[in-house]
Amino acid sequence: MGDTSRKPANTRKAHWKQNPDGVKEDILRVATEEFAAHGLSGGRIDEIARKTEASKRMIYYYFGDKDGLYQAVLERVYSTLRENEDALKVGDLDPVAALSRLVEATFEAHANTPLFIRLVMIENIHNAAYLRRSEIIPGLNRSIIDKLDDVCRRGKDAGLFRANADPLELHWLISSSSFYNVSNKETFSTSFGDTLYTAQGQARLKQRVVDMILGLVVIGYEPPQSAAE
Amino acid sequence: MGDTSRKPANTRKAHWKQNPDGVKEDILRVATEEFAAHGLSGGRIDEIARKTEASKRMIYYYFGDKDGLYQAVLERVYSTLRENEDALKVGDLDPVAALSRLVEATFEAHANTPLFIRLVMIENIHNAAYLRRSEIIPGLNRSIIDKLDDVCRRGKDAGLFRANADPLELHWLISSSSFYNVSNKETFSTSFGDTLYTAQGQARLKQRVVDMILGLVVIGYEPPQSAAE
DNA sequence: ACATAAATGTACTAACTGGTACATTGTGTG
DNA sequence: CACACAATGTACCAGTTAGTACATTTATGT
Repeated sequence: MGDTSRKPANTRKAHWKQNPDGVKEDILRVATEEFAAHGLSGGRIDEIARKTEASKRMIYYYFGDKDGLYQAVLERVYSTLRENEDALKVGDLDPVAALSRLVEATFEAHANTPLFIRLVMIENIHNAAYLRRSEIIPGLNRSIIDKLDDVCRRGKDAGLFRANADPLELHWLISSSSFYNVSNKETFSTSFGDTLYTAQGQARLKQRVVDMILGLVVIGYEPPQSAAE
Repeated sequence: MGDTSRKPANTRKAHWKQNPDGVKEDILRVATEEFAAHGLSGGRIDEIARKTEASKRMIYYYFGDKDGLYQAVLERVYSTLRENEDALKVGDLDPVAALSRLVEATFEAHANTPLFIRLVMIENIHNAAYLRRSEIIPGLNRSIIDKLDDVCRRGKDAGLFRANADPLELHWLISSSSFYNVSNKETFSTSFGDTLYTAQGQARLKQRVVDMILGLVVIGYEPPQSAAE
């Protein structure tokens, strides 16, 4: 036949296999990138279709409309974030080490998933309208609070933590720096240079955030002096 | 004759006054709201024209195209933010009080300008492409760093501050919480409730951020115990 | 006053973009 | 193997939206 050798770039199969789950997953993957890059209104369905193995037709077949696709992307992102949080175990560490680890892990998790951070940014631009509409999301982020609650309890019982340490507040404080580190990287480094965004800068920032949180929570905490500075 | 009395709702004046600066300012005001609400791609030129005293024609006359308008809005926002920072004086306070004041003022300034925060969020979605392209922006945010630098110097000279306190890092740390507080309000309260976004919650958060920063910088700092908790 | 330029109004268009109608192919089931 | 239904391909459309052509009005300098 020699048919397959004609158009190496555009090898549209004359015969195709049905693969609903694969197609859905492929669409979601591409859509996540597109929406993360350009936002909801800036994201182009045609562009998603182009980058997908599937066709535009299939996007509407599985997700209804643009909003439905965005909603699915958002829910998938939050689910993934939850799974990442669940995977973290600090139960066998002493309270101070556990808290320190939680802060580091949160900072690193944010830094490692810039795409997801962008989608949360975008969702905030929409005043969390789609997140609110979601049925699977509420209570999804419970586990990180539970972990902090456990650590706080253990720390207070051991007389190591201040009595007013609050899990929810702590989560907020830890998240704020971890999130901002990714979300505002571009404007910050444009205004102030990228010294904080080199490898050393990031390591130092992470340590500062740990020091800040421990200083707030741990009674009499003394931050380790950074060597030679 | 009798022409002007026909359409009371649409009282387009048969005679108009030229007012270039007023028109420009009016367009920028409306455009700021529109882009802050819907982003660059989501913002509608027609909608801006509708809400303006001027017509769509004038938008293009003064700002060239949509990107030009957005750029002008962005630059205006950054200029305003700079002016706010410049207005803050802490030179006559002792180092600890001065730092405390700087943190509080930053936290409050962010909380009071949600529109501007949204535009910075949006600019970050665009990877600061327009901010970089701007000629008036670089070095615009210098003054807050200078203030922190001055306070750090005085604190270290007085033996009150740790030697490794760094103005740029401090600015980053203070900004992160202050910014996140506004930028992620909607998704955070959707996931975790709005206890942190009540009046008391906000007051407590602000105090926590102050405590964190002072704990990081001031040698032997002890946070004031919140009453009855 | 008058020429000239700046400022504004009105109507229009070309392209983009979300969404759909209709036809076709694969797959499981009796 | 035939039938029903799920999955996919193709072509198309209608509304939206950034941007413009052309005409008109106001201010300004001399």
